[in-house]
Parts: sequence; C-alpha cells; structure tokens
Amino acid sequence: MTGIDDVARAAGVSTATVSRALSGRGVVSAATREKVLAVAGELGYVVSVAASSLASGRAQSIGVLVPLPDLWFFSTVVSAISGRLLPHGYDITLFNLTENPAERRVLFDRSLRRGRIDGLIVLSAWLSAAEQAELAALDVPVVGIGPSPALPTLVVDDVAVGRAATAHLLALGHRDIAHIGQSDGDDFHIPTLRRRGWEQALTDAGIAPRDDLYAAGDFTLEGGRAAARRLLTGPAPTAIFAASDEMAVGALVAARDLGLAVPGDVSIVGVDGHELSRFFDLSTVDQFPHAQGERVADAMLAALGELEAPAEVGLPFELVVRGSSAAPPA
Amino acid sequence: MTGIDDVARAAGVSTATVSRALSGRGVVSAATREKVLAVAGELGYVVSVAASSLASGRAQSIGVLVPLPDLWFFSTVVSAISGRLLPHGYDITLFNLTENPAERRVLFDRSLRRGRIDGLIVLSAWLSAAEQAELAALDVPVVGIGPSPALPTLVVDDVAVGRAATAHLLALGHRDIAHIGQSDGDDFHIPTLRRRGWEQALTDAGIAPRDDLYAAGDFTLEGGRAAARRLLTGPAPTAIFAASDEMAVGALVAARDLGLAVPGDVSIVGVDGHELSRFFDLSTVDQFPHAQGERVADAMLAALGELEAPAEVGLPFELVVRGSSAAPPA
DNA sequence: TTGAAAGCGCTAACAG
DNA sequence: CTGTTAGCGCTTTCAA
Repeated sequence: MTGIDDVARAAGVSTATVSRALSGRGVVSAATREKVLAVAGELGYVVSVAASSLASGRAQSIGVLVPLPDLWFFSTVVSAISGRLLPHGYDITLFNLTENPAERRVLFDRSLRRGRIDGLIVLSAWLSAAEQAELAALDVPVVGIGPSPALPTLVVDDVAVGRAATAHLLALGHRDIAHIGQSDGDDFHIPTLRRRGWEQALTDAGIAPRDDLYAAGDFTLEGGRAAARRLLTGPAPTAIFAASDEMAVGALVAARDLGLAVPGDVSIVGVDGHELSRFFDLSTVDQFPHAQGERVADAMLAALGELEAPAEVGLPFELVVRGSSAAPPA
Repeated sequence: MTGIDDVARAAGVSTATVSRALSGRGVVSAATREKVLAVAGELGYVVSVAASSLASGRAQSIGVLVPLPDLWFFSTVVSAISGRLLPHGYDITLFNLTENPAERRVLFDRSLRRGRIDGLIVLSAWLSAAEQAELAALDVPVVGIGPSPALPTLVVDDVAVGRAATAHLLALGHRDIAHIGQSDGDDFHIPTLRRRGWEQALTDAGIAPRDDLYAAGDFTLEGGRAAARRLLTGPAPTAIFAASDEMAVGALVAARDLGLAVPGDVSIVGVDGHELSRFFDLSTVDQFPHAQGERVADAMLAALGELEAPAEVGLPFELVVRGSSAAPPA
C-alpha cells in the first residue's frame, strides 16, 4: 500500500503538507496543493481511515439504525441518506435493530460504542425510552425520523395526516368512514397519531367516531386485507382510511374479493406514497420517504458542522387523489 | 472515554494482557481472562476500532455493494447478511452503487480503498467487466451473488429456474406459453438465462419458442402489466412465465383489467418468492433471498477464515405452486 | 503465561 | 505557508 510519506517524498513536501492538501484543513498554497493532488492521484493514494480516524477523531462514517431494513419505507430512506452523505465523504454503517435482546445488547453496548461512527441516524420509533436515552448518551450527534421523547427528530404531523385523509373522504360526502390502524395510546406512536387525526376530523364534522368502524391491522398487505374483510362484512362503511399503503392495498383486494367495487361501493385511502399505491391507483397521503432521508441526512450534516442548520420545519406530506376514492353510493 | 490502560490498571495486568483477553488472540490464563472481562464490563470499556484496526490491520467491517438498496430483493439479502455477520463482530458498511459515473468513481477510487472493510460482498450483476476486475484487485476478499465473469460468486441456476417454471406450465397442458423478461444475450445476465430456460423447456417439449410470445419488461409492476397487456391483446397465450414476481403481479392485474380470469383464462408464474407473490396467490419459483444473504455471508466468513469453507453447491430454488396456474381453458 | 516496547499511518500543535 | 514532532489507542513481537 502506498502511504502518506510515499506521496510526500514524490511531491517533495512533508507529510503534514500532504495531509493538509488532501483534507482541506489548514492552509496550503494553491501550487503545492495541486502538486500534491496530482502526485496522490498518480500513485493511487487513499488516506487510511483507521490512521486518520485515530489521529483526528473523525471516523468518516455515519451509522443508520434501522428496525426492518427490508421494509420499503426504511430501505428507501436509507438509500436517500446514502446518496446525500457520500459526497461529503461519509460511509454508511448499517445497524439492524432486531427484536432479539442479546443482539440488541451487542448493538448498544459494543457496535455503537466502538468509535466507528461520527453520528447516528435513528429510523425507529420502536426503541424503549431507556434505549433512546442510551443513544442520547453516545458521544456523537444523534438525529432521527419520527416522534421520540428523548431524541431530536424530524417528524411528520401524523395527526394532520390522519385528518387530511379523513377530511378528503368527508368532503366527498362519506359519513361512515372506517379506519385501519394500530393504536396503543402512546403519544409518540405514529399509528396512534393517525388514528387521532381520523377521530378529530370526524368530530369536527359532527360525526362521532365509532369503535366498530376501527380495525387493527399490522401494516402488512395481509393485515390490511383481514381488517378490511371484517369491516366490510360487518358495519359496512362506505369508505376506509388505512394507516399505510400496504394495508390500503390489502383492503382494495378484500373489497374486490367481496364483490365490492372501488370506489363505486367503497372508497379507500392510504398513507405513504408507496410504489404500490401508484400501481393500484390508490389515493394516498404521500409522505415523501426519499425526501425524508435527504432531510435527516442534512440534519446530521448540520449537526456535524458541515452544513448550515436547515430551517426547523416539519416534514411535508400531501394528499394525492387517485382512483380509489369518490363519492359514496347514492 | 475509558481506554485499555484504564482496564489494565484496574485489573492489575498489562495492556498486552487486556488486549489478548478481550480479543481471544494469544494465550491468557482463565483466571486473568475472567478478571479482565469483569473489569472491562464494569468500566464499560469497548475497544476502539480505529486504534485496533490501525494496529492489527483488521477493520471489523464488511462492505456490501448494492445497486438498488430499495428493491425488496436486495434489502432482504442485506438484512440477512447483517444478521449473520453481527455475531462475528462485523459491522456492515453499505455502498450504494448508483448509475452516476462521478459517484461510481468516488466509490471505487476512494470509499472501497480506504481500508474500512475486511471484505466486500457484491450484490450486483450490473458491474462492467472493468469494474469487476477493479474489485478483484482490492486487497480484501470479494464474494458476490449472481453470475459474474471476474468475481467468485454464488449463483442460482437461472436456466433451470426458467425451465422449472415453464415445465410446470407444460405439465398443466399449456402449449402457448409466453415469457416476460429482458434478454440481452449476455451469459452473465440473469434475465437472459431465465429466457434460455423458457426456450429450452419449450424445445424439449417439441414446441418452437415464438418471438411474438416474448415481451420485454423492466422488472417493475408497471413493466409487467404493460408487457402482459401486449401479449394478451395480441397472440393471446394461455400462460405467462414472468421473470420476476413483480412483473407477474403486474401481469395478473393486466389480465383482470382485460376481463380475463386467472387461472381460468390464463395462467401466470413468477420468480423470486417475493412477499407479493404470497399475497396475490401467485405461483412462483422461490429463490429464497434471505437464505442467499446467509449463504453469501457464510462464504465471506469462510474467506476470512472464521468458518469452515461451506460446500460449493448452487443456491437452491423451488417451484411453489399456488392459485395462479392451472390447466388451460378447454 | 505475562510484560515491555515498538510501531500501525496519520493529524495537529508548534515553530519557523 | 511549510516542516518537525509528539501522539492517537491499540496489537504484537520479543524477552522473561
């Protein structure tokens, strides 16, 4: 491996100057900088992270903590983060947060603490308060996406999301609007917030939210289908607001299986902006996951002093009306 | 930060002994090892990767090169790799291979060469031969998934996959079997191999493959739908073999849109074992992506000397017959 | 089985 | 603007 002194020798300068020229820290005359860059290029020299990190304290890597890396939403966000951080010289270290307590301990006690990362991005509402506190106690900046009691995070106003979806259905003339979600009463729980939005919108319209128009789903296609089947064979609402696009597609299929036309007999609205929603012509509240990844990456860069701190505005969302929602049957 | 000499002092031994006790390299008496482990635990000491890596040459991290991290197949494989490598103390560094030439250069010239990784796992058939050669020239072991001219990889026999799907349809009595895929004539191109399998199975059955029963799809839902629409409104085959589950689901929807019953009027078979295939009751050739991730992780561990080299067998696949395939209409 | 000590390859004062 | 030099915190000979 060619090292920094090979470059120094070939360029006729000291290693300190090579370091300065290559890192951009400290002053170097334009002429020597160019010389050094040229020589380094010819020699194919690349700074060793290990040595650089040991000497400088900077690891040139950002950790991303993900609960379910194979969920479309998370992998999309990670992909966006990666794209944003690469140009700044940061690599991405992926930490898969499993349910396994032993693995979690290894993760929190060792992986995250061995100095590999300059910062941590947390994509998980599924951390205990204690775990969130542990993260906050790391000696690196931590930023996240989603409501959290202990971490600085970027959030979508999920109550407003629920209201937007429900208000859309109300405006179309629906009154029996069901909800598929997963409410646990926690203020930092996204599904709970979306359910609140549903309740608020109904209440604002002078309609009492009915418990029998709520069905729990587990955010999968199958869960959405099962929940919708229960709703449509029971109280038979004219519209369903599902807390995710995957559940909404499940509901779409359930309706078809029951011989119901969408949106003729029942309207369906989801949340996410998932690729499936476009394919199935599903009305949804898009929350722009890719943009979320970019925003959280920017927040991290700001925390690292590499960027101006961006304005503190909530993450955007937008109702996208497609073919799955229309006026209720006459 | 507590360092190795804090531990050494508290345990009453030298730093060399602490290092040996914690790393498991070199001999330490059982008694001292326990003492050291206990003290390290109390102090919450964690070895610094930077220092350890600089001194030992081991970075404790494996790179994973992924073309499209947000595709279900890839994110599933990455997730499995991560689960397998964590217990061995390796972190995962995710390298997102984009189409952007500038980003690719940064990746190949810097990120991959700065000594952060002890090995590289390549999930990409989309590397040029030159790039594959560059990877082979890294000073770390490289293993991949999918056919490659220059890299050691684990492969599914994709010709056999195509034959299995087609043979299934033939056995049901179909003769006009269409294929949706993407063939470019390259021997290291998975879609091409699947198409060959389709052709071989037909030929073996005494049926000449027809060009008008082939339609190109881009491995998306939309691409599958468009291709199927062309096939079903044209030569009207009684069965379609799609080279991916996403395209197969697209075909399923296209058939319904045209008023055709599946499998009554047309049978459909996909490839992958995608979650969508189960939900849509789609017959498919499962290639067990999660197991692929574990297998390639094991291959990496073997290359690093942490595991016995596993037997050199091809990656498994299996025809899963569900409700989308049946005998052709009478 | 353990300890002393020489680096690993860089960076960042500090001097000049 | 550039060079000298002392570490950064470990690992690993080598000796004992």
